[in-house]
Formats: sequence, C-alpha cells, structure tokens
Amino acid sequence: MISQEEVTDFVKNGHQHYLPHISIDSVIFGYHDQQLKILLLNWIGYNGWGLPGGFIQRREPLGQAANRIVRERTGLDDLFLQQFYVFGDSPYRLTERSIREFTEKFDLAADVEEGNWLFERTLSIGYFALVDYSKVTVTSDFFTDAHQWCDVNNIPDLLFDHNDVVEKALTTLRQQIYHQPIGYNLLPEKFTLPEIHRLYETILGKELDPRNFSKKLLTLGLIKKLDEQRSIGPHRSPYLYQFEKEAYDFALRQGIVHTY
Amino acid sequence: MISQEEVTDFVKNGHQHYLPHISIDSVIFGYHDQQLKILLLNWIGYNGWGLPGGFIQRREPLGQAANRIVRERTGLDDLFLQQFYVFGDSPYRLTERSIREFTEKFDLAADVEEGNWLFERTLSIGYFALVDYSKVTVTSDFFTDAHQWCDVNNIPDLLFDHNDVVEKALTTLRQQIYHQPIGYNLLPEKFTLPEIHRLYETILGKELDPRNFSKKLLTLGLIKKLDEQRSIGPHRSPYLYQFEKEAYDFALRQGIVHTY
DNA sequence: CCAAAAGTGTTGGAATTACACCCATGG
DNA sequence: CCATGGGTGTAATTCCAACACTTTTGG
Repeated sequence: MISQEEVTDFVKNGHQHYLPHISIDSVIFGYHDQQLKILLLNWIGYNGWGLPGGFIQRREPLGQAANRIVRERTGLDDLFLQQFYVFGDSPYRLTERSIREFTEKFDLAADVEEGNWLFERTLSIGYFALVDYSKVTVTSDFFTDAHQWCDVNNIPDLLFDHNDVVEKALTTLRQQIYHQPIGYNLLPEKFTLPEIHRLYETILGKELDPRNFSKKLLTLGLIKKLDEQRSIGPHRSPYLYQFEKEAYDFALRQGIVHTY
Repeated sequence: MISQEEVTDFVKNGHQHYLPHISIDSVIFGYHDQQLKILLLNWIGYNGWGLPGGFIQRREPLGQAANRIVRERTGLDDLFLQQFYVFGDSPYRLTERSIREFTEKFDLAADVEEGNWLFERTLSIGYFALVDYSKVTVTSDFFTDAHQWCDVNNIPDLLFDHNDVVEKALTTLRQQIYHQPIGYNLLPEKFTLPEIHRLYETILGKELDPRNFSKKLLTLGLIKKLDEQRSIGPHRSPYLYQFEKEAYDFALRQGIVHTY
C-alpha cells in the first residue's frame, strides 16, 4: 500500500518517470473450476470495476512494462503475455478528464495543475495474460481496494472502455487458440485429458468431442501421456499428461499452420 | 510543401496539437506488375529510406489518424487499414534523440529546448494498408524529398526500427490472408482469375495451384463470375470476376473459420 | 497455324466428423 | 453393485493436393 504523499507525488511528478499519454491495460485470464475468469479490480474513487493497468517507465521496454504491471498485481512472473490492440477511440479516451473530480474522489491536495499528465488523453495498449488462477495472490494499491475473478460470460459494466478491451481480448484469445497452443500457463504441470478438454471448451464456449480432441492434441505432438494416474474419488482414475515443451514452443512461434 | 517557419513551429509547438510519445508508422502495400511493394520515403536529414508516419492529433480517433496519414501521402481514402503492433523496444525507441543532430540536419533554428516533445521516447503504432498502386499519387513534405515503391523481397536497410516494422507487417499480412479475404483494395472492381491468383501468389511468395485456388474462392463465395470477358491480346480472353461484397465483409468481420 | 495464356475435372489420400460402448473406482 | 466419470476405435464424409490437357485469341 502506498501513502497519500506518494500518490500526490505520483500525480504531480509521475510524468518524470512514466510516459504520459500511454498506458497499459491488462486482461488477466485465469482458469478455475471450469470457468474462464478475468481479474477485476475495484477502483476506489470511481466506485466501479476495471482492469489492472499501469504506465510505462520512460526507458522501459514495452513487454517488460506489461510484465511488471501483471507481476505487481498477481505476483506472477514470466507469463504468456500478449499485446493485442491499442485503444484510443472511446469517448473516455478521446478527451481529457476532470482534475477536480479526481482530486475530490481521492481526497488529494487540490493543487493539481491544468494539463497534469494524468488527465490528458491517454491511449491504452491492451495485453492479455493467461495465468494459473490458484497461484495468484492479488495485491492492492492506493487506487483499488478489492478484486474479484469474474466469469467471462458474466462481465458487469466496467469503468472507462474496459468492456471493449475485455471483449477484444476474448475474441483475440479465441482466434488464437486455433493457431497457438494454449494451456501451458493455465494448467498445472501435469493434468488430465478431461481437464485440458474442459479448458478448451470453456475458452471457446462450445462443446468439443473428447475423442477427436485428444486425438488432435496427441497428433500435433503438443502433449504426451504419462505413466501416472490421478485418483479422483469413486471413479476411474484418469491418466496424467504433460505438455511437450519443444513442440509447444515451436507451435507458439510458428503457429499451427493452415494452407490455401 | 511546408515552409521552414512552419516546420520550426511544428517542432516547437507541435505538442499542443499532437500527442507526444506516440506516433503512427504505416506500411503501405501496393500491388503492381505482379509485385508486392511498399512505399518508402527518403528522409532528407537522415539521408535514408523510411516509412511514412505521423502523429495523432490530440482529439483524433486512432484509426482516423492512420487514415489521415495515409491519405496525406497517397491521396487515397477509405482504405483497408489495420493496426498490427506497437513498437517501443528498439534502441532507437527506448532513448531520446539528439536535438542538436536534428536541428543541424534540417538547418533549423537551434533554439529547440531540452525536453522538446519530438526528441523524447516515442512509441509507434504500426498500421498497414493495402492499396491499388496505380491510383496513388505520392506527396512529399518537408522531411522527405523522394519516394520509391520497393519490392518486399528486396528491402534495403531502413532508418530507425523500420525494418522490424515492415517484417512484422508482412508476417501479419501473410497470416491474415488465410483468415481474411484480401484483394478488395488491391484489385480493380472487376478482375480476372489469373489476376487475383497472381496477387495471392505474390503476397504469399509461393505458387498456388490455379484450379484449387479458384475452386476455393468460389466455394467460399467470396467472388462471383461475371458474364464479361476481357480482351488481352493474342490469347484466350479471361472472364471477369467481382467480389461478393456481403460475403467478403462477413469474412472480414468473422474471419474464415477453422475448427478444433 | 502458332505461341501464349486461360480454362477446367478427377482421383487418391488425409483429415475431420460423428458416433456408442466398456472400464475403473470408491462408497 | 452401482453411480459417476474416464477411456477408447471405426466408418462415413469432407476436404485437400496433385495432376495435364483442351480452348481461345491475335498476329
């Protein structure tokens, strides 16, 4: 948690450390309990839910900035993290924001000047991340006081243009799933076929034939069957599988190709 | 052409009209003579080739800015124009640039202050456009004095990180061609099968079986055969085809789908 | 009649879909 | 022994890739 003074300093002098006019918004997808969820934060002054975001340091590479922002919120590092769009056209992003409104909301010293960097038009670069839900510890900051993992099929009205951002992230993810392997960061190291099967069904929002599905992943060489099983109560024990890291990484780089 | 005074004003006061720290670089693909080319401009002071680019006006929607920038250079409006990546990590983009070097190069009044907006770190949003080469009239400006249409297989060393930008644009274009219809902006309204066939071969850089190719496009319903032929000299007259606008637009929006 | 380019159909193989029954486990 | 969920194979179909000859045209 940061102090009031630090926030005031951030508002007044943040532009010395961060690039003004550009921010990063991150859609952090987590998978749990057969649901695809995204991390939402409750923004104190605005009294509403929004995405985690942040600014880019003046000398910081972009991807590193996105990684830092996600790390600060989730504690996770070295994720599958992907740029997917720049948002700059919603009414909220086209115009400046009200300084007075802001300082009142956050109970800050009101001597913020006209033209302060935080209140000018700010484009936002959207990144999405795929994380293993259970490994995440969410950290709050001055501007946010609560979080929730929200089912993607049931997103409430979000602040700013964040509903657009989420939607675009989802469509991008669903498109990519056909061309890139997904799952490495969403599943534990060892997983069962039903687990990855449900993951894909959940992401795509439709049913997939279990026989054909496993055939496909095995044919592509993305996963391999282990000699272990997991005990799951009064049912047949499923086998465990693992990603084939080399094939997986190759598919990540090259994509899963189609032809004309 | 703009005057020296206007340029000085742009350097000194441009940040009042444009967003600092962000620019747009555009890769304008043109197709002609069975070659896929991109538009390069010769930058006067730097004495090298680079992409057309520009800044975003403070209240201007992003896509509109990209469109304006392309229009200013090519005279073309209402193009297929697509955002594909944000570049911010090359050494050139991570650090500030030298003011002295710049003012000397352009023979400008040297009283540009430290921290001038043009010399701070600037991210660039990459857009690519597909244009009908023959309709383009290239306009110069103060910073550039020549242009060329350069074959994509033979791109010289470009200024800044523009080689990266071109490469990413090309790979994006080639990926997209499998999932989105291409050609509407590159071909005349009525075209022949061999023409669109060569276009696709050129973009993909490989041969495509003409029989399978036409079958595919017709099956997808993207084009339809007209009852007219074109006379092409001492050879059999090819039939003319037209895009099916509805199917085309639908495919643009939804993508050409594949399944798991 | 000839050179150059356009047009067109078939077939074998691969990939994809659809589909249903048996197995293992713990209670 | 039963309820629950996991595991697996095959046949029909569709899609894709490979392939070569005939037609048209103007000179």
